[in-house]
Amino acid sequence: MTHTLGAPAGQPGGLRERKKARTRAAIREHALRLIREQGYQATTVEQIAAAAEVSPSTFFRYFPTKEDVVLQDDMETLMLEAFERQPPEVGLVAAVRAATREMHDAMSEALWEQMRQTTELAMTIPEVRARAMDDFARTITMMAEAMAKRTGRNPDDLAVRAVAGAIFGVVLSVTAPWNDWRGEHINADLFERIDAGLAQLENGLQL
Amino acid sequence: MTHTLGAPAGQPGGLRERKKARTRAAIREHALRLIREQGYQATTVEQIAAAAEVSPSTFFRYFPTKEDVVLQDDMETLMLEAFERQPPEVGLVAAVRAATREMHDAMSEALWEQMRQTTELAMTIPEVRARAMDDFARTITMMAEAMAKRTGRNPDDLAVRAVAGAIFGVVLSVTAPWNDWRGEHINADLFERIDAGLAQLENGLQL
DNA sequence: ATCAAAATGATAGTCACTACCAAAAGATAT
DNA sequence: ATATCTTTTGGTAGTGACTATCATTTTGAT
Repeated sequence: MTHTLGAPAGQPGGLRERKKARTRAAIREHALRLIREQGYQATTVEQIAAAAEVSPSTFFRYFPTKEDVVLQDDMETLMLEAFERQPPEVGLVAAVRAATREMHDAMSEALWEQMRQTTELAMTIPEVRARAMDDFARTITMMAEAMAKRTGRNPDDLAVRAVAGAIFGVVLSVTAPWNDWRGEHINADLFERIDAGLAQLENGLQL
Repeated sequence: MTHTLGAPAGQPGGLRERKKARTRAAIREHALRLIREQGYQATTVEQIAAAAEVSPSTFFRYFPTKEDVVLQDDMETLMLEAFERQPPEVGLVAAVRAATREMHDAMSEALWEQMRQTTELAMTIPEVRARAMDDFARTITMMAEAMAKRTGRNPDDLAVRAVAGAIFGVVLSVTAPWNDWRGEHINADLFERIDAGLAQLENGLQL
């Protein structure tokens, strides 16, 4: 019973894993390029698959829907962890604010920039935006749970949910380029906007 | 130059308009029934059209997408008007709260009940939910504009957007049945939940 | 009855996505 | 190296939402 250990399951560099990662990256890159060049609707899955030199079948094995190629996930997990790392005496909104700053500081400039671009793209394409909003909203629930734990309340507690919802709404409102919101604005630093919005919420939305 | 006035364009009861309204209602009713019975995915547009005794073509003339059959709109216009009707000295959140109450009081019990059911349905079906979220979010912008006018600020003002966003988030968080949120909760009055959430926001989210 | 406009139905086609199977390639044991 | 097993891939066929288009019917006004 020699334990082989050659190429287990997880991350290690089995040739298979490396190839899969490369394929996934290739598909995404070509997809984003084509979408930039021609627009989302005009770009078919067939085109993307052809550009990445895989079959359409393979495309759908890597990305369950065409939307998913644009959507980035993670973030929420990191955010959650950063939130739970905050000292317990600080308020809920303040804790989120601090967690956001931590993430921002930890991210390389390039990574942040890339995230900004992906976000902008996702918010611009209606179908993708709808999905993104839904995903985004689901993180409210997770945040609400973290907040409930933090304050010793029930996760179903309406008050907790309301706070999580308000934070979500503020972040969304300063992030999303719904109608106009052109040029200078969109180039203004995303982090600054989020931070300012949360600060305002923290201070009771005086207006 | 006899002004005919027989059947102008708008709402009046031209026979044509009435028939269209009936067709529209028939399609929606049969659609909702079938969806209740079989689920959203399992219900095809062809089935709905057949049940309503129209062609698939006609279905798409009345509802641009399958999702739209479930989505109710309006509301936002009424909400906007109610908001603008509030006296100027009251705060933004308080004004929204009052406007909500006005709408609730003006609506018949049956209508409110129907809205609640539609909302629940829309929030339960992933595809529809995503669309609903997006539509809902778009009303933030309109609310933000109304708020900007009210406070004499620029509609692009981040502070105004943040307030609108927070309100949106709170309403959403007490409305949407993302994960559990079963039985008793969902039957608890929707209006009460919204009002409570807004009250909390008004008081600075103390927690 | 007659005519113009509007509504409908039917047809053909595109595209996202699913189910399925057979071939190719990577990994493992002898 | 060879045989074997598993994973990944490509191909084929099909479903269903949605678009474009055109001929036919229905409705409103004269």
